[in-house]
Amino acid sequence: MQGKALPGFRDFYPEDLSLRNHIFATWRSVAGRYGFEEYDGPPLEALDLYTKKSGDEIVQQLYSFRDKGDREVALRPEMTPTLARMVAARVQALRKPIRWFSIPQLFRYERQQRGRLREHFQLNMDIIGEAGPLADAELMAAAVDIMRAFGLGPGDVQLRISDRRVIKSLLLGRGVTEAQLGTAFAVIDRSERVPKNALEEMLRESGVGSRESEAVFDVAGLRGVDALKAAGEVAEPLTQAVDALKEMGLGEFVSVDMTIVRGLAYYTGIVFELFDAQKKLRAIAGGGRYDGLLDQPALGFGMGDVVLGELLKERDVAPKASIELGAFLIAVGGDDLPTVLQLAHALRERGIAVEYGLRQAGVRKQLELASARGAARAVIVGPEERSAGLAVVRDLRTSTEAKVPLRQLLNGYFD
RNA sequence: GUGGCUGUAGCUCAAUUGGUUAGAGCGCCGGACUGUGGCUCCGGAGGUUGCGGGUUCAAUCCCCGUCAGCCACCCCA
Repeated sequence: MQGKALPGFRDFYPEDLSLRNHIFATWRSVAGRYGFEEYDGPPLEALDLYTKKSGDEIVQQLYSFRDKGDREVALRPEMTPTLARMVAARVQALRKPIRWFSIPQLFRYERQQRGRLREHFQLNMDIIGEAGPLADAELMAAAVDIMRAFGLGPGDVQLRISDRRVIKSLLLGRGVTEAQLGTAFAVIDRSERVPKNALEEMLRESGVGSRESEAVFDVAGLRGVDALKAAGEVAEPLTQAVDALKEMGLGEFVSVDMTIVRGLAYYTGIVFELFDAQKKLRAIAGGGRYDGLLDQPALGFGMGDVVLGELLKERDVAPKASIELGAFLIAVGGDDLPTVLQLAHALRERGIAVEYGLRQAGVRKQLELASARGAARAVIVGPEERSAGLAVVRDLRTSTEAKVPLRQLLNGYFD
């Protein structure tokens, strides 16, 4: 063992990078379909960009240090502060609503676990400058369509939606005070993972009475649009967003679920998370509306490559081969090599992926190699056919072969 | 950062109560196979048993430390 990557950091072998590229390509494709433009910023930022704009939770896990110019810097843990700066600098010139996406590599200094490393790539999609619920629906539809583009259906992933305004209103209506809201949200967030008695203890310590405590659990248990009737008007945006998703034909993916509140403090409205339907993995994506962060109404979500990659492998929808060879050329003897080299280059000039054996070997050996490399066909150049201006084209999948004029092969035609 | 579990070949795993030279399958390389792949058979390479220390005549096995991975907490980009 000659050492390995730092804990929480990854080496991407060809098969790993092939998956990553597939993920990125799918992200870009769907984002493009929704009219989002790609942007990027620096991976290293001034430390205070985060200490000022991010919550405590993020700041504690910053990958930060002092650089050689004696500046306090940090590897970016999230994209939103960078986005905020970029938008703010040109806010007057940019036509609203802004639809932007980015695929930054993000960092955090924290002990790693499955699905959670010190570094990951995360698709960020944001809409800035639109307060209406159709913007929320648009963003959630994009997240769902990304799943569909990967070949996943409603049996594989579910989008769970909630609205902080609704939860807040319901809690206040049942006697929870403003001051107790923070604890109540934290309890709701954990209601599926932490035993109830521990949560009751948390509430008691914050001075929440037993009747109000019951209310917290009642709210956390609310499911479906009908369950929101009690909230009245505040539930209107959430209802509209869900209706819009249904009209797009994505209703099967969507469930209203009041346990979704999101950890970060800056969310102000509709929030959502994308889960694998079996709930074996961590959340695939999460986001929501954060109207208070910029001077503009804004919303966005993040989707990391780690959990998503695990899910794709688990559901067997990850791509297999990273290269697709059009042909593998075989020189039967040393005298055939010049023709093979000529042919290889001519085919490559025409954009066809071509390989040939880099050292002399028997035809059997070379065919094995061709097969192992995943070539669609082998072109066998031997003295007999060559003297007649021909070569053997062998289809490696059907094991059929035919003699084809070299002149034709040089022009890129295999039959 | 806290606690628990686990570290043997590239991968998945063996190795008697502590006992000789740490094995197997898959993968990799070569051969059977000198102009026709996937199969089969044969051979080969590959290990400081994560690392360091301790106990012992003897440690993959027991003890301590450390590092790494997994799980839970914290938190959830």
